[in-house]
Amino acid sequence: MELNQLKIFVAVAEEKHLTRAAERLFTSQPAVSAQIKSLEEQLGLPLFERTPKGMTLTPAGEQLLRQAEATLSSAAQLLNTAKNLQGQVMGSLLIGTNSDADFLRLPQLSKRLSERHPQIEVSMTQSMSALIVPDIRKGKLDSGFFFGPCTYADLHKVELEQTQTAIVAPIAWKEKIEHADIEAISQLPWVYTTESCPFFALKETLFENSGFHPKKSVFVDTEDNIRAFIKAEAGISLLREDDADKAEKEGWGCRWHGKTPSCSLSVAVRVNRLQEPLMQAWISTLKEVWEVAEQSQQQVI
Amino acid sequence: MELNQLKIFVAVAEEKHLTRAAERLFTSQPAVSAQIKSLEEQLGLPLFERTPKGMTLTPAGEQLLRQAEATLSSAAQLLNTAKNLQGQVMGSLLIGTNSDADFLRLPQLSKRLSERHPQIEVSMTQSMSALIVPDIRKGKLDSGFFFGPCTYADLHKVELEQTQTAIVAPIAWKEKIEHADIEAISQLPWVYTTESCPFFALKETLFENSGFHPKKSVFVDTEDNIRAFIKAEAGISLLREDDADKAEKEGWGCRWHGKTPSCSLSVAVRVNRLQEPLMQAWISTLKEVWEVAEQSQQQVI
DNA sequence: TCAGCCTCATCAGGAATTGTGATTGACCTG
DNA sequence: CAGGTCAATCACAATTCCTGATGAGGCTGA
Repeated sequence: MELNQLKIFVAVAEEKHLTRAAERLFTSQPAVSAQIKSLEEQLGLPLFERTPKGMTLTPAGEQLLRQAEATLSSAAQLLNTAKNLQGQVMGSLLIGTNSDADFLRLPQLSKRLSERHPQIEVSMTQSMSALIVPDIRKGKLDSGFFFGPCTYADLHKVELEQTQTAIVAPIAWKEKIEHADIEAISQLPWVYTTESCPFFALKETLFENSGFHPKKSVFVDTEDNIRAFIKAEAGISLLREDDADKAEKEGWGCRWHGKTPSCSLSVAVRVNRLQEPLMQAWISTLKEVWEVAEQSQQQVI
Repeated sequence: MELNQLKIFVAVAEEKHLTRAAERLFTSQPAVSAQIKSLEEQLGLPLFERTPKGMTLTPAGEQLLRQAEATLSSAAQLLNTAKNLQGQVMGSLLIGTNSDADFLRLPQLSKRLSERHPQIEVSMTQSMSALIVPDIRKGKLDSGFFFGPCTYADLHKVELEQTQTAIVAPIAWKEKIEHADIEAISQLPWVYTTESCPFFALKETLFENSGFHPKKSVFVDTEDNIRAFIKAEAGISLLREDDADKAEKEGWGCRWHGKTPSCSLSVAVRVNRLQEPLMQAWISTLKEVWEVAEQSQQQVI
């Protein structure tokens, strides 16, 4: 039993006439006759009564007609959704995030992505730069944000911006801080992060010329906790510049106005998945939202 | 798009492997490969990703797989009901009845018929012998009961019994009636029926030798009304013997014990529909319930 | 009553689809 | 880098499917 036979069955049932049904199906009367005969043999019962005026459905045929129509409409529905899916980028994206959503522009990203590609399901998982990069390489993540450099050849990088940092102290220490030099700063207790955190490396560069090393205060592993401990007057630390501004605005922190390093924010994707439409969609949306210029590889000095 | 292709699609999706799917479908790997390719072209999108380990569904393929399964199960359901309908006698029977249901054994008939042939829908319509026969000939009825003879060649008759009649008078007239002769009877008012009613003809035979003719009392057109008018002491009339017995038992009528004629009860079907399984089923059930011997045409003296 | 017209069924032959076995190229594994 | 596994491809065979002509049976109107 094939869909074509069911289509012919329905046509003959509607026309009650082999020849007319054949015309409607752009085929010949013997072809229709043979297909009906074959279908009747497969079903083991007559679908029509042959009269000199045409074809009349038998009671059994009437019952089976409904099911034939149901089957055909199910098939038509399949073709319809196939048509709707054509050219659509589909799949699920798991993205590692290393900072807060607004800073990474995640709301805009997910909004834009679901507008352009409604079939993509995006998941975000909060993590740290140092974990995100290996997870992408291992395939645990499809993509992810990270601070600092990344030299792995199997990852494709998109640099989003240079993130300026600033040293932030509790607001109570404002006078101590405001006109302090690097030596004075280095005497203050420091809210530490993992060595693998890119900001840790930045802190090192900050002090490496001075020869001083700040005292350890507490060790934490999320940006949220750094802020919390500064608020609690446990020490000073290095934050993103925009975070530092926010701290001053919210009135719980104050910036040190000396020179602090900056650090790149990038997104990585495995090179061998770069051809996937899913990744193409993700990266192009990313570049749009972050207003990153499309870097053609032909670009030479 | 054909059901065979969907079947192959589902098999490959389940096996995630062309060669294994081909084995399961009792065909070759290139055949399966070609059908999948053809299906993908018709749908306008790839269903699988080809990996060195086998075939993996694309996200679109996953979505379409569900619909393919739905379509196949709809088709399987069709085949299933076809199998259940095989050999079943189907259709609707419209049967004209000329007397009350119990006498015609209609409850038993419909019960037996729906046991043997649950797909037959039976309708009964109360009428009169004189109308039923022409309605069968015209095709308004599929079959019907009637009293008396029937000589039309286009009808097939099944005689069920000889129905004995009796003259019934109101119980109040018991003394007048009990030992009356045919002359005395003919003096009494008569509850009349249509001339076309077979019982009318029977009444004529009853009196034709005596030379007497009963007086008309009222004219009615159903058996029920005859009974009602006898009860109301409007006159006497000819009823079925079993009805007469019932009248005595119920205490509203009394029989005349003179000789009364009998009349055949038959069922007719159009000869040219005799070959239909529906009619075969009806007639054989009828003969069973009425215990009519199967009359083979070879039967000779 | 009978010719003309209509219906669907059947047939032989050709076209199109589908399946087959062998082979190739890509990829992974040890 | 050799051996194994996978899907894709090719030429050819088998099968299915369609076509156009013809036939049988029934209705209709003269």
